[in-house]
Amino acid sequence: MGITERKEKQKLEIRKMILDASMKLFIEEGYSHVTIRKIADIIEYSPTTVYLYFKDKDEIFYNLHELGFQKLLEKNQNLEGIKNPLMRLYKMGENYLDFGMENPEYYDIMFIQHAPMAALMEMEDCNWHYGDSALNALKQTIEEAMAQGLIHVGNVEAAAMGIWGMVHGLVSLAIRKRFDKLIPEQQIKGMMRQSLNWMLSAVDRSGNGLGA
Amino acid sequence: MGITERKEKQKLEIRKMILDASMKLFIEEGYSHVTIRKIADIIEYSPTTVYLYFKDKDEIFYNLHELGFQKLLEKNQNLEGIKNPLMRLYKMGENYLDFGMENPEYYDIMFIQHAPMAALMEMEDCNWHYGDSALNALKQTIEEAMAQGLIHVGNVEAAAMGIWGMVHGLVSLAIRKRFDKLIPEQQIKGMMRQSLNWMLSAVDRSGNGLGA
DNA sequence: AAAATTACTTAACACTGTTAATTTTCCAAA
DNA sequence: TTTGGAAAATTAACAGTGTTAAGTAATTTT
Repeated sequence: MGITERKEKQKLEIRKMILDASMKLFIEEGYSHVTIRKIADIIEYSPTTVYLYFKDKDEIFYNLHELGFQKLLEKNQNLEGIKNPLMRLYKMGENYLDFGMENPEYYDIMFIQHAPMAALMEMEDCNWHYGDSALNALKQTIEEAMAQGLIHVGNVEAAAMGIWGMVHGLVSLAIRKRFDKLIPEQQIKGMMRQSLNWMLSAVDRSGNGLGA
Repeated sequence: MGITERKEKQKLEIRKMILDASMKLFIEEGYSHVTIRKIADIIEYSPTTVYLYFKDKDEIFYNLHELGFQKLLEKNQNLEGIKNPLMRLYKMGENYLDFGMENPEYYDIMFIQHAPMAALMEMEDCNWHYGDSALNALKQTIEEAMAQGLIHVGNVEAAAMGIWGMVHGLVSLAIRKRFDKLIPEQQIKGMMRQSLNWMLSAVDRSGNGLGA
């Protein structure tokens, strides 16, 4: 059936138009300026048409949040060649901080806003695949580092959550302006990196200061 | 002038009524359900009257966020008697995690929402007093611990930001539902505490496992 | 060509924060 | 005690929000 196939394709095209428009608004004007009516304006359909392709606004943000994870994965490709798990851990942390500070809007939907998670809960296969695989990558690195005696040992899951928590904490405090009144603006990024370095060097049991 | 005095008092009373109503809505229905019209309903004035006592909604949230800090300060009174800075650090961390998980709405305006910081920027004396003194308390504890050789040494400011970042990261990931699909719900709080313990025991240089 | 299905739009609902213009209330001086 | 003016509060409106029910237009199937 060539016709239904073409129709399906067209449906996907409009879906993509909606996501592209959302993305454009999202990047250029920020989370709160992505409105159904503005999306409709851009794709030149009526606002209600958007609802024929997405259940609600949250579902649109769920899709944008996935694109954010793809961007993060791209950034993490520079980890591929790093064999030493401790060095990889440092680099992962730096990548994470950089990603968050360079893409605060993406970071917001990936790790702060309720919307994408609310959409996820409504889905039939409601696993958070991207979050899961990102955390697994971290866990694996920590597991290797512990096995090789390169870092303070302990529960891998707890350690992973702790390190994730720390970099997430730094980024989210920064982008939600909680450092602005506490330290000079130009120092924030540098201080965040120092925090990461202090933490990881405290965890370091390799005895040869890989953090340098 | 007894009359102008009474008038001033009345003005403060209505201000308090607005804050009380906001607080009630905030605690019972959450951040997003605090609306000017609902506040007006409760205090039995018209919506526009609210604007005679507060510049905008952000200013109301700034005041609520201060009350949150007072609540946190209360919780931290159990630190007073703890002389050992490392032990105090553990307890501070636990308090912070508990506070966040027990008062997610308060935590939200204190450390996640933009509103209170936006209001702060508009003020003449725009220092974040509560945030500043909370961070100072942490810095002082860390300084003591470093001076006594109880923890891994380094830049005090960076270490403080790192530890704050880590506990904030854990709480904010939890209340924004980023752990829900990654680990079983009943394990979240326990795992957060384990993360804190792993991190602090890695930082620990006292040699006698105070974390137990 | 008629019927049925799909795609899309119009109009509306029930909200939101906020402002300008207007009315009511209150207190002090004539 | 009446009058004038300031202060306090209100009404009405603006410009937006997400979302839905009902109706129209286009397309495919019978």
